[in-house]
Amino acid sequence: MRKVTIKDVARLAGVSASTVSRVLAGGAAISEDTCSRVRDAAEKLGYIPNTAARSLRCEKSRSIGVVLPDISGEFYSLCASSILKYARMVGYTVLFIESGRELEAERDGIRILLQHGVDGMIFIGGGSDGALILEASRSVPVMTGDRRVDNIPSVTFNNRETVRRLSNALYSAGHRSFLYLGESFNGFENLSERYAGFTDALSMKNDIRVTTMLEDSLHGDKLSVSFRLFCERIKDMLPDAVITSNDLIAQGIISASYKCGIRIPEQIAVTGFDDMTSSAYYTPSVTTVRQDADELSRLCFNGLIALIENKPTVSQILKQKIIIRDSAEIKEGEV
Amino acid sequence: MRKVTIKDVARLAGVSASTVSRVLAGGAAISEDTCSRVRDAAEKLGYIPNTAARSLRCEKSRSIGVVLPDISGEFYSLCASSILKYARMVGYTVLFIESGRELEAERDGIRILLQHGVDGMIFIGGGSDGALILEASRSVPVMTGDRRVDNIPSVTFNNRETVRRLSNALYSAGHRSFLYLGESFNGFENLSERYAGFTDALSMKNDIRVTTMLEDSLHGDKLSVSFRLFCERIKDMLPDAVITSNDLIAQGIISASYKCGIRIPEQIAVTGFDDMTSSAYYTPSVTTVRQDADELSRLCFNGLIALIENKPTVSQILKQKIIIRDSAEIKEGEV
DNA sequence: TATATTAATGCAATCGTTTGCATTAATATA
DNA sequence: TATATTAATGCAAACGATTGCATTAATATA
Repeated sequence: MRKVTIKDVARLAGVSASTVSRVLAGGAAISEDTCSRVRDAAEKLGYIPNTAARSLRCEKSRSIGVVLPDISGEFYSLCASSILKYARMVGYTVLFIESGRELEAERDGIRILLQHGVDGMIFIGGGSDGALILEASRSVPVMTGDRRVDNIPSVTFNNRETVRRLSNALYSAGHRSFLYLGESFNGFENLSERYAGFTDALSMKNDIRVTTMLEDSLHGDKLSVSFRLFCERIKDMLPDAVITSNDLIAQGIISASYKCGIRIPEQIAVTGFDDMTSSAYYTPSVTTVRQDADELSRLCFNGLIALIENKPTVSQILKQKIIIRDSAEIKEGEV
Repeated sequence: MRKVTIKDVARLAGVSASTVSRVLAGGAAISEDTCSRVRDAAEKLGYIPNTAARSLRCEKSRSIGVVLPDISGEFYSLCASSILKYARMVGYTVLFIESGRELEAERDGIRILLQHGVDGMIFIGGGSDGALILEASRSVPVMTGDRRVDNIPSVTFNNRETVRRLSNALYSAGHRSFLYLGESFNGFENLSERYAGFTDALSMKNDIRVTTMLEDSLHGDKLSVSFRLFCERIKDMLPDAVITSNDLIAQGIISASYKCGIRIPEQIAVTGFDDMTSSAYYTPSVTTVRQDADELSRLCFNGLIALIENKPTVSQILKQKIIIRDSAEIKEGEV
């Protein structure tokens, strides 16, 4: 059962390989009769063109590489799914690389992508070395999503503005003792932007108390860590509003409060980030910020394809949406 | 800035392309001197071998295809991540196909994988046509994970036994009015197995009441649907134990009960399936069943590689683990 | 010293497509 | 009818790597 090649099809159809190629590609001047003979032959033999040969000859692979910190994170997995969807629509394949937020893994990953001759790359999420991305962009078109690198077209969210609005809304709702609890930035620009929005809103106010905790350990298993953090330390400082950089952290806090007998939102308002599926059904449901992963992915993908086809692509900023639920009762309109 | 090829390296090192190839592949008899000259040249030019050319010549791509229903599902995304990890360890790349539980998408996906000349395929999760898998296995080695197809080596879980034990434990804990709420099977063997375990345990008992609801609509947005289902219908029939086929369904029920003023676990015990991250921190935390996605992935991947290398691979069954939490207070030991 | 063996390297074919150019046959134009 | 034009197809050369075989030089054996 040998692999059937274009020559086999050609032989059966009684034409040359070139003709088969042209028929299957379409758009060339081929007689009606030949066309159908070739198609029949290809059909009958179950001919499947060999991508490796095609890539080699055309010096285009119709594939792209996507680098993300961790494909099992809810947000990233949604991006992965969306990119697969959009890629399939135009006949592209996708190679995923997990950087694991580690420089070495990312460097290897990029090298693998280049070996495979991807036509372009998308870098989603931060944490990695911008220099690496910049370097990759000298071999191949590059877009970034949810992070920025100089001179690379990107699709990002308005993190800073959103958290500013959120913080102001909490202030308007009467909260005066704030805690910001989030992952340490580690080069994640979106995280530092969120925090910047927090200070934007509150640093000029003088009738409030503000505490900040940025924890490395929150990068991993956020739920259990935030749970522990809260139990160990936060109940002493008793904030009346906690802004977190992640729904899992928020959920951890809610869960911990429940164990401690602290009522949410009556005693403490808690907000998250990401609008994870479970957040809508948590008890209490989590007030959070929604980022449209599908839209991010669509714009990144289409932008990259444009670049690949030598069309221009501009950076875009997507608006996040504050989802008001039970864990923090705010009125957005007031801000 | 043209792409640098093996010939460029050869020229710079003053040897033939064959020699460069052999040096870089290793294991051939090459003089120490030549070796280092070649390596230096490759390094200096930033030579990256072209995978397409290599695949074409070797008729092996060192890549595999993975077909799963939906890469953004928590369990599947964990599998994806694990497979990427194990593949990278041995220099394989992975192409993911989302079947979306649709026959046509799956057929297309398999065709794309064959075009790309993957050396093998892993099918994870059910829903699709076994015939398609069987057919694929005639072109290329195939493993299945969390689903079975005749004559294809597989890695599965002991769903039936687990749910039998779970049901018995609930019975032992005094529950007498059972509801089984799950997705309709739709060819998902793991789902029908779970239900089979349920009937195994309870069909012979005569002092109990049993209701079954298998809903198509639960395949999509489980949380909101199970929430609605519960609100509309289940509170009338008032079971004292609900076994679900999914943590999201369980969470939906818990959330709905809370709104209705029904206390869990006091009035109704609820169990889930999958041990999603959020389940440990739900209120109340969800008693559920854990399936080791990483172990499944590891065995599937290693099994597939063995097949690719013409070594034998046997099917395996992994044990699930019942995680006892607050939403259903049972003692496992009693069963 | 002549011969056999081994080590190090090069030559050239091959993998399956695509595509510029040449060729042929058919048709239109003068 | 001779010539120009067009349509349909084939030829053959790439694309970049690998590898069986041939070649050469160096060393070992008799």
